Amino acid sequence: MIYTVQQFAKMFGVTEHTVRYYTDIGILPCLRDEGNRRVFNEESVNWMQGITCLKGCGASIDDIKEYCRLCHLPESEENMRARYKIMLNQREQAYRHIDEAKAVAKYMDDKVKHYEDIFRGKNSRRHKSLPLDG
Amino acid sequence: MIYTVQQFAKMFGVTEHTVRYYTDIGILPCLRDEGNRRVFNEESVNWMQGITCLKGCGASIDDIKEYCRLCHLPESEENMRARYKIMLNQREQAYRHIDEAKAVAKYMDDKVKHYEDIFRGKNSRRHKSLPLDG
DNA sequence: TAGAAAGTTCGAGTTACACGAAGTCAAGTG
DNA sequence: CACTTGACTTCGTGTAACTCGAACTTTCTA
Repeated sequence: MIYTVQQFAKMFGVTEHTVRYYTDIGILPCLRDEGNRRVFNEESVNWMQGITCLKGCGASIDDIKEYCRLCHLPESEENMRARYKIMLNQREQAYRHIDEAKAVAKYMDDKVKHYEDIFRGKNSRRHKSLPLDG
Repeated sequence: MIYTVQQFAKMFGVTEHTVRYYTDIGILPCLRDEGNRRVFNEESVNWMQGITCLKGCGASIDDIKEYCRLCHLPESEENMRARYKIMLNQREQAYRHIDEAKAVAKYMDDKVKHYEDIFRGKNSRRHKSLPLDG
């Protein structure tokens, strides 16, 4: 399967600008057709998945560049260890994000319930003061 | 309890710059002492918690400004409904974030295992091709 | 063959801070 | 009392990662 910029962007829910940006800075591989247009294949898809996940972990573009650089070097023991270490760290961030997101969701649940109590005429503020309600 | 900028920033794990920025754009309330220095109290703490969570949901500064604006208006039925709606939407984002973070964590788990297999001499690439490994 | 659609590069704009400069002010030290 | 220290102030520029628009070229479709 091969894809145009447009198809590829839609596939990952990002703008075409972003896709071009990633290819320009060298973290997303693509081929070119006779008219110099970007062409994306399965390899591009795999890399884009990786980029998306690393970004999801909180990695910066520079972090991702560094990982890409390592992936293009010969696969020495040292190199693989370096890649592994990056992935370990990023995985840790991912788990941290789950916890943070859960805490945020809990807070929002409380807020939502607070408003629903008010609409029900309970006026819970008399019992418990919650932030951000005026 | 009252806090200086420094104490308050440390409390929430942000820089003093960020705290000042929030007060300057009017989303974080604070008092001033005789020397015109910012003084934070429990109300500030509550607002900062709310801001942190809204940001965690993905709300922009402008979104937060809008919510703050509503909180400073008289508490009409309409106003409360508007605030409620914002919180409902943001809660949805929070739950979406949990799912996304879980998916990312799973991907990273696979990558980490992939590398561990290689170190163990399995060379799993012969069986399964994973992205971002060169 | 004309015109729309989709692509190209390039450069400026945006968000949410991050940081440094220059100055104020109160407390502690010699 | 002068001086340093340190935390604070405002103001203004810098940064990351896009985001958008302009101006142009190429390819597809009627």
